[in-house]
Amino acid sequence: MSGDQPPPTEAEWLAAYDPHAFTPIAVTVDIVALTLRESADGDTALHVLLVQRAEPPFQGHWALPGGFLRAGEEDLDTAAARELAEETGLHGGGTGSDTAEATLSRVHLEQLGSYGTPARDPRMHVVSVAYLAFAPDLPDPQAGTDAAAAAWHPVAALDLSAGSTATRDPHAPIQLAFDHARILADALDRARAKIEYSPLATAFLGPEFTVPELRAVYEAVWGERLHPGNFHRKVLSVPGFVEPTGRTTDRGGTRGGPRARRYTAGPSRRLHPPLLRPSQEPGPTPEP
Amino acid sequence: MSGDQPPPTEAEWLAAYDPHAFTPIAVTVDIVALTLRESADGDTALHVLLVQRAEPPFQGHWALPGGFLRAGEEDLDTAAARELAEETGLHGGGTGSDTAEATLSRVHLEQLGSYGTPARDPRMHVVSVAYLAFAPDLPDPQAGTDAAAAAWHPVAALDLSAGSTATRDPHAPIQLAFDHARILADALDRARAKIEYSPLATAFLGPEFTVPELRAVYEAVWGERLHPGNFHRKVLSVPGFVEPTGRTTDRGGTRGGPRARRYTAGPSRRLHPPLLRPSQEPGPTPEP
DNA sequence: ACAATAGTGTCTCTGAGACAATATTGT
DNA sequence: ACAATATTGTCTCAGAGACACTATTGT
Repeated sequence: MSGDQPPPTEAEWLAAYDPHAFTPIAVTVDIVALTLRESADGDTALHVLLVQRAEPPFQGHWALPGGFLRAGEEDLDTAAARELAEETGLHGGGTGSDTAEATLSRVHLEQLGSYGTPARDPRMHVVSVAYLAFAPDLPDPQAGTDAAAAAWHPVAALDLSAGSTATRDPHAPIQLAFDHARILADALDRARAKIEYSPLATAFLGPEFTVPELRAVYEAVWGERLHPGNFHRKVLSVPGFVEPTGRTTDRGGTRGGPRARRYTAGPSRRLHPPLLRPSQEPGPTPEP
Repeated sequence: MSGDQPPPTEAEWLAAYDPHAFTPIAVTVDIVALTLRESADGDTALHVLLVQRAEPPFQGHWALPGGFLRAGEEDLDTAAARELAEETGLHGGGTGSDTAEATLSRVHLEQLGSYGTPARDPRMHVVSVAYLAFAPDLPDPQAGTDAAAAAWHPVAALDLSAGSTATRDPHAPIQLAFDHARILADALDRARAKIEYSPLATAFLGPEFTVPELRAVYEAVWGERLHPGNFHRKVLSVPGFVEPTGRTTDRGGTRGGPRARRYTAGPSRRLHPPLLRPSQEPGPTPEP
């Protein structure tokens, strides 16, 4: 009745019953798929799956894999899993390699957030729902029909400054399309925080792994060296994080050392206590 | 070229250039606005802002406030702030009461997640981007043109079971529309975790508050009694969490006690160390 | 006077981190 | 033989929680 607010709200609701009448918005799903691979310098480094755009806008630029949500057909999670399977060439319910299926089923996939600035795509208003994936070392992807190429890129070689002209690293010249640098930066923040309180670091590894391999995951994601002894004891002290298999590796490390015990991921979905990263500066404002 | 994947991906991209050609998807923004209010039994309890639907589907049911994203005009964050201002009657840039403006500017608003199951709205495929708001005690809202009523509801009086037939509390008969029970449950999880590591519990209070008031926020959100002495010392030990004003309350508590010191929110955006809630069961799987 | 509450002090226990030590393996 | 690494042990310190205590205020 006596509303002091403008009436267009009612018109909008009416428009919902004639879906073609209003200005359309597209919904896409983009994937930030992270994995650990051998980098050029020999170290294992964090890599992200990218596709090279074959058409404008941003033709030739690298972008996050993704695609349109199929209207009326699929859930957001389903669309994300489908896109990831298509881009990695690992079809979850397909024929052929059991290895690919088993590997894909071990991939962790979770929603990251949505991005809907009107100008983020010059063609139309596109709302993108971003997903974050933790994957074990997968084979090189094959480019789809809409991409000129698809490959794993070390995240250290990408420019994440995303408009903030401050930190422009000359050694990270690769500019991502759209606002994907921002999305990737958010994904890395989430990943770094997630492995503190969840056992998802094991999603980067195979079904069986050693404590030193798990430590390499944390070191790659956090970008810091961890104390081997303390890390080892801490991981084993968290109930349900890892479970011993009784087996060991076939041989020691490439540079010597005893064989390491092999573990599998435990049933816990939450680490108590958590594995906090060292770089959490305590005092941000020390008075002079 | 030699792609072994089906070509519909290309067709989808072509469709993007003719936006009206494909099956449309609507994008809405829904708000989970939480605040602390005096409950019926006298205790302060967590409340959520709900609107009663005036039209089908779910006519007469209570639902989260929200509305359509204005295509080509606004960002997701902007749309969320607009919806919140409309539903609470607090217009950020309007004329009149400075109090309403100042209060609304103190509201914390963050993206919660997106929900896009095709069948969640019977009219069409709707992707909803949910937002979480922490608000100080606001006046009762006024119903918009599309709602029969708008009010703050104690979350304890709502049915959050959302299909999982397990915990159906007979004293919580209010059923929310659509999948809003699920969204609210996710929002509560987020809120409970968020105040552990961020100073956002202060967003539920006015610009000046006491430590016991802050403790009441934590007790209401977590649903647990906290030790007054330990809580007090812990809050003051976190650098940048609260800052003393030198002032105290005008009088003691309603049932006696000395006057409490007043504080303002400090500059820290992250609590080091965090205020962990007590109910974190360590061993979920004790073997028999 | 009495009860309730704000704020502080003290003690204990757990866990993180620095450091050391030992055993095992590749080169 | 030597270096590198896996794993365990020891010590110290910070922080959480239980408990006790004092001071201040409303009824």
